[in-house]
Amino acid sequence: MYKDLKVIFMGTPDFCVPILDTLIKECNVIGVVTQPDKEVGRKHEIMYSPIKKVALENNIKVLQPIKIRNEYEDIISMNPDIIITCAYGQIVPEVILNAPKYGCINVHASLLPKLRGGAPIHKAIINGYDKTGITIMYMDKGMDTGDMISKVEVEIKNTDTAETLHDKLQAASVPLLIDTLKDIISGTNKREKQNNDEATYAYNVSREEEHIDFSKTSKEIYNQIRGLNSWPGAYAILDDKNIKIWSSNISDKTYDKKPGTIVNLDKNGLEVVTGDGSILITELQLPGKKKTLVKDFINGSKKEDYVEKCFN
RNA sequence: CGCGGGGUAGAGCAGUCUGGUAGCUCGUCGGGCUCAUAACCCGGAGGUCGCAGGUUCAAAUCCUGUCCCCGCAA
Repeated sequence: MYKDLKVIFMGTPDFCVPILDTLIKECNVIGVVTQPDKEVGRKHEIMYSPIKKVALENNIKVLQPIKIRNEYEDIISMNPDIIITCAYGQIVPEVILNAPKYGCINVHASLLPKLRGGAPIHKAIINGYDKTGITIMYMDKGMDTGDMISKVEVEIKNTDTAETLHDKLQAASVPLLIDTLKDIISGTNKREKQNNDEATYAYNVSREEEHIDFSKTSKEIYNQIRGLNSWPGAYAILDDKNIKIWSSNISDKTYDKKPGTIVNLDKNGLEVVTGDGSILITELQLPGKKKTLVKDFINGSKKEDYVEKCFN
């Protein structure tokens, strides 16, 4: 489609793989910039980012600056027509932003100016939003603060998890980028400033944000659990053990007990008192074990080992 | 060589320390009870205990090696 268009793509995680795949098919991708290889896991194995793997499979040059702030010469000297980023993971310096003739655009997984930052998918669910989307924007020196070009809305269902929403947003990102690219090349694209007064932020999920505070409302806890599924997962502590909580349902029962208290364990779930009622945990994971549905978990557990105990 | 837990029937677990016919719950199959049932009762099938060596009269269990899964930390 745009085989003469020299594109540099900058991205890192799985989320943006379909975008890179599409760009490879439609354009002339002359280089890919991604985060440096990391030692990951218990064995300190070196892992390539998903984007690096795709680039290598397609024999595309890969650049992995440790600090792109200082290592921009190689990128500029490749003389791209446009730079497209999506979840790259570093702030791109102005000297790069000003280089390509069509500029630098970013694909961001929220309806800007809402949820600027690195974890817009998780935070959209944790915040209880009923819609989010993809915004394509010109980059500037700030974090997701540049002028907006195009948007597409995506509905968030009450049953969506970070994983299902990730997949929906991922699917929505590709056609939007194709359309937007067309407009940019023909010079017909919009350019709209963000209203900074309406901006909210979605910083990366911290360890503390993964910890469930049962004194919150059932709804808040429900959103936290599904917003952290399937990565990194919400957890609570019982008997000094971290227990990951993967799925839940809000119960309609209320109890006059301390939040965090386990009131029942049966095939319907592990019922825990919350700030305004109770919640049924339906899928959990003990340290060293695998994720287990509570309906299976009960087969190997004694009810007395859990009921009346309290998460903290 | 970062710390730790684990691999036993389709699923979730016990048994391992103190070697001696492999067990529990669920599911599944058959039968019964019932207006009916995810409930209850009776009965059955299903596992070379991750893999490979070693010790032993005898190994899920003790020893050695190896593969895989997972929690924490990075």
